[in-house]
Formats: sequence, structure tokens, C-alpha cells
Amino acid sequence: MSAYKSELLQVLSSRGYIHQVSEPDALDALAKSSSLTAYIGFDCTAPSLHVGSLLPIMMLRWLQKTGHRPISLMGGGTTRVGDPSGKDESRQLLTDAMIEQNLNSIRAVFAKFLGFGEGTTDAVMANNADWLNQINYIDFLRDVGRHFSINRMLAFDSVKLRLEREQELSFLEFNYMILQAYDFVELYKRYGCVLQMGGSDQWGNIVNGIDLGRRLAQAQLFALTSPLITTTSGAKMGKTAAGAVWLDAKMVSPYEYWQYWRNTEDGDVARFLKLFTELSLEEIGRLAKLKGQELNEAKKVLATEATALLHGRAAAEQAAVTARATFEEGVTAETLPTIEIQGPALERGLGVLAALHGARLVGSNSEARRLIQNGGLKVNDQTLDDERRILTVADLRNGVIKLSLGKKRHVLLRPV
RNA sequence: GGAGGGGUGCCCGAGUGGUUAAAGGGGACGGACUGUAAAUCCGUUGGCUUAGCCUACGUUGGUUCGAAUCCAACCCCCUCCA
Repeated sequence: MSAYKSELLQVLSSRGYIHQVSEPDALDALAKSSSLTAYIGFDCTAPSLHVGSLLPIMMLRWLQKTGHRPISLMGGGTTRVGDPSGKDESRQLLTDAMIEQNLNSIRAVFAKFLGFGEGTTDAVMANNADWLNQINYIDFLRDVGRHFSINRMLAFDSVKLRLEREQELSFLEFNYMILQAYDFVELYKRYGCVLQMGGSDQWGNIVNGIDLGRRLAQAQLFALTSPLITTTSGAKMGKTAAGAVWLDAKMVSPYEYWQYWRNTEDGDVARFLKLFTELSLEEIGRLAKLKGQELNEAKKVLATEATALLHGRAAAEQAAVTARATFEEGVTAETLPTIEIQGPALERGLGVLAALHGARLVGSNSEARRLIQNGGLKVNDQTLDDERRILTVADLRNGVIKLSLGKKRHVLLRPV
């Protein structure tokens, strides 16, 4: 690590966000002497962002905290084209209305990490649909297309690898990097944005933007990429039993989110503390020294800090309390995820299979039956061995029935 | 437009007329062991009103007692040629 002089690069590099930087010295000097504007692009094919997007969001957050202006660029325009990779499934293109809806809920997530407004370091939310949708093909070819050399584009890894493996590369994909380069220049013109950040796989695209900026606007632009984050065991981040770990509380509750971080692998704890919390490096260094079972304390800190950033301190503390009661004291915490059921249904007697399905612990009755055979389901902490078991009012403990799948997933049924 | 190859379960991939709900692997989930970790081992992995029934091997028809397997048409993907 070279010794950066600007606070921005010091922070990003010491916390492990940096993989590559173009012209680091010039960028460092600029970041030290002035307030930069920088952006990261996000796609909006899903209704919410998930944990995989957290790293770039944190970079924007640090950017703002060190006195610069972040822009989150939504790919409203590029999403309309659809991602050409993954050609096996006939993916439907999203309608404009769906894209708009996704944009709105994603915006809510950003608001938790960044301060938006009109000030000089207030975050900006841009949407490339604003300019991409207007483009006239011929004009675009003449103004932008002439600056791209096919010879050079063919040399980019993303293209070269595909060609070497004789994999199909559509014209659409080939153009993707041109559109992204254009975004960069457009943001430079509109906001004076001089830095694009992104995952290491974006390097080629970003560099294209830098070139285009020089040719089109005589601008000096910069690239900064972050390493691709996988867990120690090599898996991509953000997938669990229940699917993706979304950042929207309606899709993944704060408790579940806390649990996700609590279950971090040992080898990832220190790295994740640096990347996904704002604890000081000294504090993290102390936590990272913990060994064996004690490391669990560090995981709890990670879980609480990471959850606090997204869902607020109160929700995070409550998740921690719920988890302690559930796992360490063996008590049924009332704050576990709760499903309301109809009181009369319980009086009549509710089949466990239906109850489990209703609580969304299982996807089908067959799945529940299998789990019962494997001893993986519990009612009020008692292993369930009879799939015909009927739940009644007599099963209520303190007004709820606790259903458990495995050791970690619990749901309370509460009659209303 | 011509020639050839191919479309199988979450993914990869075997299977060319009869216990095939479909080998094997990956992934995932459950159990054991642990520290709500990793590794390891065991089990499970289409659905339902589960001794049974239904739905499934690109789509639609056909042959047959019986089809993922044979035939026809169509759709889609890949390779080569024009």
C-alpha cells in the first residue's frame, strides 16, 4: 500500500476497498485539494438491492464522509435493454413501470446510507434513462462511436476471453461498454463527476469511459475498483437458504439480516468488519485477535454494526437481544419473526403441515414431511415426529406457538 | 437458404422402448460433531388429501399393451457453408 495523502484514499485503502486505481497519485492529490464527485452504477432489475451491492454502497458512504459528493447511477436505461448473459432462460424484459417501481424502492435503501440534498457534498441519484432514452442512433455513432476503436475493444479482457473461448458475444453486449463509457462522460458534464468506482470486473468499462472523456471533453477522469468479495469458502456473498439477502426490511427482516452477519465464517470476520461496519481500525484489530469460540463475540459486533447501518441502531440491538434469548438462553423471544393466524382456526385444530407452510418455513407439504423424517422440525422446541400432528389452543405458550426449522430458523404463530 | 449437432430435474450431466420420479456430480437443506463457524460423516432433494394418486425429460400430435427413449411437424440454441 502506497501512502496516500488524501483521507478518502487512506480510508478506502486501509479498509480493503481498493483493488486497482488509475493514476493513483493524481487522484490522491485531487482528493486532497478538492471535493470530488464520484459515481457507481447499479442495475435495477430486482425490486431491491441485496448484500452484494453493499460494498459499493459503503464506498459511496465513505466518499461522502470524507468530504466528497457521491452519485448513485441507476441503470434505468440499460436495464431496458436487459442483461444479455444467461441466455438459457427466456428472460422477459422489464416494463418501464416495473423499472420505475424498482427504482423507487432502491432509492429508499440509498437514503439510509447517504445524505441526499442540494449541498456540495450531498448525494445525487441519477438515472441513465434520462439521457440514454433520448439517443439518436446516427448522432450517437457520429459523436461517440467514432471515438471507439474496434481494435482496442477487442483487446479488452471481457471481449478477448469470450472470443478466445469461442463464446458468443452479441452486438448488444459489445455496445454495453460504449453506453457505460458514455454515462461517465455525461455525468462529468452534468455534475463534474471525475471518478467512477465499481467492482474489479468493471475495470475495462471504466477505462473506456476515461478514454472517451479525454476525447470528447478533454477531461481527466479516474477509475477505482474494489476486489470481488467472496467468502473464505469461495461462495458469492448474499445467498442463503431463504434466497438472496435483500436490503429491504419487507423482504428480509432486521432479525434475519442480523443472523446473516452473525453466521459469517471465521476467516471473513476481520475483513467484513472493515468493509461493512464503521468501527475504527483499532477496534477491529482488537476483535480480530479473538480466537476460537471467542470470535463469536466479534461476529455479534459485526452483525449488530452492519444491521445498525441499514435498519437503525434500535432494530439492530433488538435483533441482538432476540438472538441471545433464542440461542444462548433457550428462551422463546417474543421478538422473533411472527406470523399471525386466525384464532378460530386454532380452536378447530390446525394441521402442522398447513401451519409450517403458512409460516413460510417450508415451500410445500412434501418438504415438511421430509424435514420431519430427518428430525429437522420442532414445535415449541420439541422435535416433531408426526406429520398429522394438530396444533390447538393447548399448544400455546405465552400466547404463541414456536415453530423451528433446523437450529436457526424460528417463527412464532400468534392467534388473533 | 444448405449441412450437421443439440434442447433432461435448482445447475452440470448420463440415459435410445418396460420397477426411470429418471445414474453421477455440484449446489441446497436437515441430522451428528461443534462455537448459531469451517472441515468431516450420515440423510434428504417434483407435488398431493402419501400403503395410493398426479405432474414431469423444448412444444404439439402419432406409433405401441407400454415412450425421456421410435415417427412427424413446429419452436429454440450451437457449429460449418452460402
